[in-house]
Amino acid sequence: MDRRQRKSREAIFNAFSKLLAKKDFNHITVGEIIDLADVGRATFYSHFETKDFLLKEFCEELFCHIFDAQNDNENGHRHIFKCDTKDSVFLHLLRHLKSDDNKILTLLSSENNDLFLKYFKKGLDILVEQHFDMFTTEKNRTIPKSFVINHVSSTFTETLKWWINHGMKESPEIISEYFFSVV
Amino acid sequence: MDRRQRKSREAIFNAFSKLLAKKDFNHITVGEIIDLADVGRATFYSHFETKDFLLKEFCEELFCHIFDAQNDNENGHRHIFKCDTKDSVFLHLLRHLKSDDNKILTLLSSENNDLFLKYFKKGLDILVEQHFDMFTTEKNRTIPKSFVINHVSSTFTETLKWWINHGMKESPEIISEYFFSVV
DNA sequence: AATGTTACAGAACACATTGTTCGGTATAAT
DNA sequence: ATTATACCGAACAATGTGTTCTGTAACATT
Repeated sequence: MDRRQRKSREAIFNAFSKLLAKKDFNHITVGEIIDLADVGRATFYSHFETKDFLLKEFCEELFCHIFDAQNDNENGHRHIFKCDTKDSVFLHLLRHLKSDDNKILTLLSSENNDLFLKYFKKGLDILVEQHFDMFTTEKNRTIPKSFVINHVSSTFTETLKWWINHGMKESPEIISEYFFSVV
Repeated sequence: MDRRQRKSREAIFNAFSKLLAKKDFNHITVGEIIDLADVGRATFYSHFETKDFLLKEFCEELFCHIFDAQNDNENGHRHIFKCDTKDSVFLHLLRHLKSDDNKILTLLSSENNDLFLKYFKKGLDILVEQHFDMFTTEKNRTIPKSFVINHVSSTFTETLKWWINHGMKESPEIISEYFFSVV
């Protein structure tokens, strides 16, 4: 990709991210974005068909990046999930979130958290499916698999939401305990 | 309240409801609403400050109406929760939803379901708190009460969402079983 | 270094949507 | 019968959207 293209795209994403942390998505205008990103109006529309597409691509890039297990081993700490400590993938995730490596926490805490929690949960579904054995008990053998997966990942998402809404006073370890107690 | 006011308000709510079943909230215009409701532009704005306030009042009226236990005994089936069969408040709720008494299911199934599930859950929180004993076990005594309440009501909400997304093939009884198995 | 290609800024544009204002009319309350 | 008020319809400014244009600078290719 052309360097100029990358720069513009990056600038738009950054501006968008900053605005999302402060304002409701519906009340953010293209004018605000291009002002903050310092790009021309035509440039914006040559990159993104509409504001909705910008959101879509923004989320995809952000979450695919995080939930993608490919870029492990090499980079220092790009990965989140594929850690060796088998027993605490979720705890590990909580620790990463608390340090807000990827600015995700900021977005999950913002007015627009619903928007991002939806994407977050989508990635989580896959993770839970990979660790499905962890959550199979005698009780839920008769329950559809998709139901259980959905339940686990949504419980984690709600746990996270609760944590955030209560000021994140608890340690990741405690939250992890809560999560495993109810799930 | 003036009869004319009631009629206009009603007409706007009806039109809004129909549009919500078909379109994304953000893409619904005031023009569409007043056309369908057949009221003047000025009338709309004399009732609702903005489209966002319309949504707010619409939801409040809808859900308060449903979760409100006051108007029981008298009316045929206005109530949902305060039934005598103590053991199956949730099952009862599922049955009511399946018959779509209050057009809520239509909205919960629409593109805008996120919007309404949020309000739905808010009402549910209160209900769960009332039946809190039902969900206290040895396990979760050390867990904050608000966490447990949130977990139960969000699990129910997610159960409902799963049910809807999978075509509602299962009976309310089965879904109720699923719910109580995991919670 | 000269070439053609492509992304860019900046401005202008038509268009849709928002929210307000106004005079005249019908409906409601007294 | 009278007052009050909710209404319509139309016009309105203000804002936001998405497109189109011209000239310029950065890029890729040779």
